[in-house]
Amino acid sequence: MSHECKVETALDILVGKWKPVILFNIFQHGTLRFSELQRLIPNITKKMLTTQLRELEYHDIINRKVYPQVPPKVEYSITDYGKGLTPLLESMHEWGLSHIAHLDKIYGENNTEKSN
Amino acid sequence: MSHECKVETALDILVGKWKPVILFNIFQHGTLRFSELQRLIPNITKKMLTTQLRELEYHDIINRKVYPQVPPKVEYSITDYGKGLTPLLESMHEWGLSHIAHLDKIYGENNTEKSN
DNA sequence: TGCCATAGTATACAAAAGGATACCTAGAGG
DNA sequence: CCTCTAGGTATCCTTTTGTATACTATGGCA
Repeated sequence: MSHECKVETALDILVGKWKPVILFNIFQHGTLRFSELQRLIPNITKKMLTTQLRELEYHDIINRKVYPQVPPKVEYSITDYGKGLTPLLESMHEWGLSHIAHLDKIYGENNTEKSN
Repeated sequence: MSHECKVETALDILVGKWKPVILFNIFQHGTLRFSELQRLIPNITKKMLTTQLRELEYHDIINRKVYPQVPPKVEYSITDYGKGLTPLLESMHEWGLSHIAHLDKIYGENNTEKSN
């Protein structure tokens, strides 16, 4: 039947504590070096940044360009294929915005914490 | 500016090993009892089913209707608000399908495992 | 009296994800 | 020859998620 739900496949590439914010920044700036990402995302460790970038690279969402220099220079950018994510990310962002408003309506504005 | 990325908010309500398949089933069947969900989702434990359902309920995606009987009867259904998720879920499903094809093209069909 | 059913809780545990910290490389500048 | 730099690894530890298993409540039925 092939009607299997593939929502999880889409989820997979976005899940991870830092992937959305990494993508957001690369989308915004076009191209970013590793150290620029580190600056833009306070609190992220090199290890986390590396693993999340590698996962996105594996999925062909971002491109990793190494300049053979010392000290090293590595630039990350969205692949052409990765740009196809834009509509989906925008839908999710829109839905997220309105959902925050909805939760406010239900539980009140003063509920900053998630009772998840 | 309020241009903050709210993709994570959308992500939040879908993350959890079982949420997509739970939603999928309730969407398909309209209304399902706890035990019916258990049957439809082999391997899920009562505890996981309970916690995932409670999280979805907190977000007003599903409705929990308790019949005061013995033995207990509890029915779960999508709320009207929750139905607003449909377009997003469909976009994710579509993207997921084409992404699987894309990965196949890159890494070959015989790569069932994720090198995530 | 004892057993069945449903929709859970409680407890203990295993696995996965994430975090902190130290270390590595090799050339440029002092 | 010491130190700085950028972009990482390696190792160990903590937190979060998920799993397994046993237990509970209540009324109807034999």
